[in-house]
Amino acid sequence: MKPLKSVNFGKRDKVAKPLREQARAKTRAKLVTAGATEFALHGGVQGARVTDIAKRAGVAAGTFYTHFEDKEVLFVEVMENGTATVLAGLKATQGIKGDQATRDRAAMEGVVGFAEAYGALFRIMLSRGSSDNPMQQSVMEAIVKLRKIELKAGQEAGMFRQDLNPELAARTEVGAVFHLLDWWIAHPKKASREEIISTLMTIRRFGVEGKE
Amino acid sequence: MKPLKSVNFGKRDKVAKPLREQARAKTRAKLVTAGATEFALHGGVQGARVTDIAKRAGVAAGTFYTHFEDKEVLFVEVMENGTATVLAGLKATQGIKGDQATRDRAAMEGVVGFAEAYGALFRIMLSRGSSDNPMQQSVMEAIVKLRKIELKAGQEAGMFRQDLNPELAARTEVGAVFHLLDWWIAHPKKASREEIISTLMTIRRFGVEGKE
Amino acid sequence: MKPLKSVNFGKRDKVAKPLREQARAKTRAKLVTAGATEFALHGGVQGARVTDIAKRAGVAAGTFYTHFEDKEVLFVEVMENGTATVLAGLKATQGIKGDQATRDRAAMEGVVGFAEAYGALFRIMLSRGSSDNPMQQSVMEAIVKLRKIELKAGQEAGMFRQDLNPELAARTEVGAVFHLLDWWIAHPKKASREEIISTLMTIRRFGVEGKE
Amino acid sequence: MKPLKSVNFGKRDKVAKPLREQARAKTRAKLVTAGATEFALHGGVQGARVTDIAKRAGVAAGTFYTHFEDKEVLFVEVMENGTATVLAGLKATQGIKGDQATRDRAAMEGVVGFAEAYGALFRIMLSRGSSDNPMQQSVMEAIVKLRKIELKAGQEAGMFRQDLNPELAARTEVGAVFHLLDWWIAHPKKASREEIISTLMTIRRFGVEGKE
DNA sequence: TATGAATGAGCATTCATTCAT
DNA sequence: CATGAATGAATGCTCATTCAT
Repeated sequence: MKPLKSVNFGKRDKVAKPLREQARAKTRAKLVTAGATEFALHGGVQGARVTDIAKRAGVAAGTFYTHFEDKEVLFVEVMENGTATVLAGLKATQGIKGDQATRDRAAMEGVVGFAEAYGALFRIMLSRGSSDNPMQQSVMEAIVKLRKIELKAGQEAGMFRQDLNPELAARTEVGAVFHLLDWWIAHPKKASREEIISTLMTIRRFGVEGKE
Repeated sequence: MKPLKSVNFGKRDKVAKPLREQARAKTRAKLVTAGATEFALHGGVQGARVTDIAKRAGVAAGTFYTHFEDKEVLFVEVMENGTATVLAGLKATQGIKGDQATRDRAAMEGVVGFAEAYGALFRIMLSRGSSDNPMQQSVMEAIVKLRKIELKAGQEAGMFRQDLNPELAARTEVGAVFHLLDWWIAHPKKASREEIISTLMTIRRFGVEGKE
Repeated sequence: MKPLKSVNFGKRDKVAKPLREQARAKTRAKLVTAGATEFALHGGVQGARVTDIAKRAGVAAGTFYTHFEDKEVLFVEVMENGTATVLAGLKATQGIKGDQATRDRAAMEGVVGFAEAYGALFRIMLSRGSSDNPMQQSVMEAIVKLRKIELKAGQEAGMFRQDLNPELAARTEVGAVFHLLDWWIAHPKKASREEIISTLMTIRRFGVEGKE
Repeated sequence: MKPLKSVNFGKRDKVAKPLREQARAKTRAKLVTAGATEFALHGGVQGARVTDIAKRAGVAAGTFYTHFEDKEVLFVEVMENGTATVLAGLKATQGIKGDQATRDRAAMEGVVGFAEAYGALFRIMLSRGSSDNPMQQSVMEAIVKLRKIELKAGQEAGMFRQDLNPELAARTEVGAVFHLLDWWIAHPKKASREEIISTLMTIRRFGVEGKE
């Protein structure tokens, strides 16, 4: 086998390119990460400086522009990355077997885990931005859509109240979950992970003012 | 003509000043309104331009600085104005007599009314901003505090579930309400005022997945 | 008369505004002049720096942008100024009475005078620029058009050769005149003003290889 | 295999190098051509981008710098190539036997042919550039020099007018010819090749305002 | 030697803020 | 006080050039 591999007589090794590409991809990844951090730190695209992103990524300012057309494009990429991750996580929890409570908990743990992992970026990804930034809305929308389907199914199965519009309920719930998480990320010591999860679960099932 | 003007026997001075002050106050008010609009339009302080605010207020750019030290100061004022208004509204609903449902509805109508009245500004006032803008948090905090007290009282009175941390529950609920309203303001045709209010009330009392 | 002037009782003098406007116009004029110089020095828009133009005009860089949208716009203005001046000069010479030689000389003196007055700017105004700068062509075109009409008239009057296409002849002549002047501006000591004028006149009437 | 490769008894080395050199020369040539095109497209050195030149030549940006010290050097080479070509053409026409008209026509056809062949590059080569680009002047200078000698000879032979300074006349004529050609290249449909040539010849011999 | 990713100085442009009128 | 022209620091982006592979 080894001999077989070496049967390329001096021809430029096809591995040479991948190496460069790998390095390039690494630089790009560093920029994406740095971008996410800076965007998070400044609350969006506006306040973040390209030079800071480059500096944080450990590259020259010009390098930024060999990877992204402009600041906005990096922002979109950062958002898309995040969106994909959340959605993948949520979809994974949907496959879980078990009773309602089990699945609810799985879903909540997924979202909480994501919030923990993404930290400040989470805030941006889910913040209600100015209307001219449709990008920022996509994550929220995707999650709402997912949850809306679940709620509808639950209603049709006779498990949930019939008097709630699934769309409105989904939005309300998403707002509730993300707002609590948003606060928790900023003040992680004010509540334990478990408290957060159980609060969300309880409210989801019984409301804030429900009786025991 | 000149004589006519001087026909103010000592009194006029006392009137003159207030007149000037009134004019000045009017300009200031115009700037606050214009600022609110521009901040709303651009999603915060960052994107809004002082010249645009001045233009919208119908004054010269320099005039801005005879009223406010800088952009940030206007923003604070805008936020404070909003906060005061919401809180006043909420407090008013607290005094209302009646059963739980009646008071709940009154509170919700208050918030919805505020959202309708303040439009885009509402988004900013309640948006989870970057951590370096403590101003933006104050409204939310004030409301959470208010609601936390109510929930605590409700628990102590044995009216609500005991297994909810009032602080966490309050935050969750506030997130839910404001997120739905935020969406509704942007898409007012997607739901009627009544649907919004009843959705919020139902969820507050029975949760999203509650059974009938 | 003086009293008449002072009959505006404290009302803000209507001259106040014009004063500011005058100052502003002066700044603008300085920028136009500075721009002309810098464009001339660098052979067009490309090489000239906005900061240099501002510096030469004795204002801050930002001031530039309170007067012109961008570099290109100033360039257009500079060109238009020049074009208007040349054309005015040429048209003036057309009204001159006298025989062919007298009028020819008047026209030539006009152009030569313009070249002397505008110096390096002249080069740019008449340089065949890259095709993407239609601005630079307009002067030349305007002059060609003017001369074409004259030539046509001369032919119809039986004064000039009939076997020349007026358009082509006009272009050729304009190229001849401006190229010589272009060279002369760069090397003013190589020929006297009179030599330049008489050379141009002679060639116009007898060609380069004409016999005596 | 290895043996086969070494079956070049001393001779191969001499062949190998030339082959490499040929390839290198070919790349260099491609760069010169690409450079000419890009310079022409952008009206000089300033606007043309090294990366575009490399791209057009089908090589990497870095390759450019293994052939030329910098952009300016390529520009010089492009200009020199062009200059050499024009001068060779002109000199060829000088050797032609025949009467004045025959030789005139030959010369004109040479220049027109050059203009046709070189297209946009022609503009740059002959454009009156900014004074800081002495390179751009050389072609013109060389041609003027050549023509000046011819005119002087013609005067001495009593064939041409004596009252023209050969230097000034040469410059004027060169300006005339090149300006008309410059225009023609940009608007080839406005006149036939023959019209261009005969216009130039007529004007050279009789002037623009000459009588028949 | 060719490659193309990375570099960073350079430049255009914006916008909060100042200040003479 | 109001005005709006002027300011200049800040920042996004470009592109000639370098250099490790």
